[in-house]
Order: sequence, then C-alpha cells, then structure tokens
Amino acid sequence: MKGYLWTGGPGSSASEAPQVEGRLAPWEAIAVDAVGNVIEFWGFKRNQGRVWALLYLRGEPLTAGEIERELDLSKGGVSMLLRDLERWGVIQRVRLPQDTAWRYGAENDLVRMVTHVIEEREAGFVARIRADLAEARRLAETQDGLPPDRLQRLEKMATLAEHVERALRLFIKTSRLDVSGVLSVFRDEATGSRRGLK
Amino acid sequence: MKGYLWTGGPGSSASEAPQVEGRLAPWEAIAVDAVGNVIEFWGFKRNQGRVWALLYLRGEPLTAGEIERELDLSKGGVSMLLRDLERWGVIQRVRLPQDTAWRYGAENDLVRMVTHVIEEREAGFVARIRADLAEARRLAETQDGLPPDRLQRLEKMATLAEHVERALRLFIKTSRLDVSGVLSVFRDEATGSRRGLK
DNA sequence: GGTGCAGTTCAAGCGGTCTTGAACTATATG
DNA sequence: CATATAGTTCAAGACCGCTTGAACTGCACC
Repeated sequence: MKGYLWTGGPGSSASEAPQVEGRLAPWEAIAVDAVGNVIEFWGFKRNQGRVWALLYLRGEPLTAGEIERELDLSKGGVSMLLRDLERWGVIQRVRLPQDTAWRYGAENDLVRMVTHVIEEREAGFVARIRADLAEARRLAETQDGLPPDRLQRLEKMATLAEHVERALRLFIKTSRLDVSGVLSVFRDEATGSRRGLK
Repeated sequence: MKGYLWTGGPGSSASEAPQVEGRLAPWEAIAVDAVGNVIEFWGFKRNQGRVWALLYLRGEPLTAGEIERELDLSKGGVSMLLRDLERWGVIQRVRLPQDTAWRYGAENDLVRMVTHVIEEREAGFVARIRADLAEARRLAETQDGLPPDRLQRLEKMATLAEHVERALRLFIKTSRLDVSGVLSVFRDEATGSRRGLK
C-alpha cells in the first residue's frame, strides 16, 4: 500500500534512470518493482519480491553479487533476503560444478510462499485473538453487577472474529486452488517449451 | 502482525495495570486491544480499532473526552481517529438534546469498513500493477534481440498477477457474504435493545 | 601461513508512520 | 465581552522496521 506512491509511473523516471552499475533493462526494472510492490502489499519486504522477480525473469541462477549489482542492494541485505527466500522455498541455491560461488534460481511458487506464510501468520495471530477474547469473556463473567447486554456484545464480538477467521481460511484455500492452475502453466513452461500459453 | 508482540498476554499485565485515570475494566482492556490488533493486522491503525471496540462494547455513545481518558489517548489523536471512523461510517456522531458535546456511537459494521477499504485499496493497487506489467511487456517487445523465453516469463508473471487479483476479489466477496450472517445477528441486537438513540 | 573472494552478522542510521501537545477555531454561557 | 469547554490542526518528536556497511567467518588456492 504505502510503497506504491513513491515515484513516477511506468515510463517516466524508470526508463532513463542513470543506472551506472546495474544493467537492468527498463522493462525488467518495471516488472521487478511491480512484483516488489505486490509482495510488500502482502506484508513482506519489497526487496524480497524484487529479488525473486529478477531471478524468475532471468530464468537462470544468479550469484549474490550479481543480484547486488542489478538491484543495487547491499551485500548484507542480499544475504539476508536470499536466506529468507530460500527458507520459504521460493528460491533454490545451486552450486554449479566449475563455479566458485553459489547461485540462486527462482522456484515458480511465489504464491505458495505467500499463502504459506500468511497461513502461518494467521495461525498464531488468530489463536491469540481467540484466546484474548475468551479471556475477556471469562473475566467479564466473574464480574458481578455487569449489565447483561455488555456481555452479550462481547460475545457477538467473538462471533464476528470467528467469521472473519473462517473467511480468511477460505481465502487461503481458494487462492491456493485457484492458483494451482497457474502453477501448472508455469510448470509446463519449465519442462516443455512454448505452446500458446493458454 | 507487528503490534502483537508487545506485552504480556491476557491476564498478565493488563489485569493489574495501575491505570489512574481510565477506568477500563480489565476485560474491556483485553477485548479492546484484541480488536485493535485485528484492525492493525488489516492495515488500519491500532487505535482506530480500539476506539471502535470501546464504543461498541459500551453500547452507548461516549464523548471524545471520555474516549481520551478510557483509552489514554491524546486529545488531538482522538479527534483524528474519530474523524476517520466517522468518514468510514463505522461510528456515528450524535448530539444528545441537553448535552453540550458530541457523542459517538458504534455502528455495527466494522466488517463493512474493512472490506470497503480493502476494496478501495485493492482497486487502485491492482490497476497499477496491471499497468506496470503491461508497460513492461510493451517495452520488452520493442526490444530486439531479446530471448523469447524471457518475454514468455514476463507474460506468465502477468497471468499470475491476474489470478491473485481474482482470488482477492473473491475473498472480499465471500468475506462480505459470509459476514453478512453475523451482521444480521448484530442488527437484531441493535434494534431490540438500544432503540434509545438514532 | 597468506591472500582474496563469498557469505554472514549486527549495531547504527535512515526513512516512514503514528502520536503528542500546543496553538488555534468554534460555540455556549454569564 | 470574558471565560470556559469542545474540537481541529499540524509541526515536532517518538517509534519501529529496513537497509547499510564494516567486521567477521569460512573456504579455496597459492
């Protein structure tokens, strides 16, 4: 949300930025940033999305140093970003036989990362909210002289929370299902070659 | 996400905080904070949720000053929070006949607020992503010597974005539907017991 | 062992949002 | 009109997460 207002839209600044080092093509820069923004929207770091996008677009594994240059990030930052992405299973670390440095390649399941992490988040989060509301209710019940309608409203609140929770779960599930279609398309591309892309 | 780690859970600190001014019952404090956390999770301000929760739990309209004291917020802050909430239609400003100050009462559709704002956000946001990816594609196409698989991956990326978008829309819709059931419960309560104001 | 490069860690700095508190406007009251 | 109380605005500051850059580890090769 926030990160999406910063600067000139597509074709304005990005097209002629005097990037000295990074040789990102303008179209790459735009796409990479778009993914960065999406990912930030979902509560991740913008640069996590940018790194994944770069790796995905390039198709072949890059080294940390290359990423650093292309995306104009710091050494340390790249290291941490890659660690996160690898832990989430959206990139893969490979060591080419004759090569001295690790290379990182994009997995295709960015979506799995999003749903997975959201799931995880949601689990702990929702559990906590639940517990809190339950606790509040317990406390409220032991308090005498409390108008019954107050308690009633508290209970309604808990109900509401449960429904929102259900909706969230549902979203994650459907989103994953819905997206599995896309993933299969991706996979086709990975193994075979072009064929009209649906 | 972030705001949910701050301090002792239910029953620890909250139960015996030496609140001098605010006479929030412990159970209220917990419930109010729970809502605050949920709302923050959805990208709003924590205190917006807290204010709404307080008003909702109390059932009767409060003045800005009361809210200020109960939730231990600043005068200016309360003013701004109330303005936001009112604009979103989740609280209502009422002036009781003999009263000198405005009072604020909770509407029951917090969920509508959430879905509504998310919808709005999403609209602009998604449009922008779309535009960016389209632009990237346009630029990429005009570039000659570009390996066809790169372009292909870019297109896949756009497809993915569309699917995520669809999932999001679906979520909002189902969430609203799902929740409308709860809302009707709320409404029953509202017309039944508090026909005093309005 | 020494040199150089890849990668990691983390304290410090930066940039962003949220809150505060004081100055201000508005409105009612004697 | 003076006073008081309610409400608004906004610059300054608190706060918090992200990024940086330097110090460090690990490893290969000479």
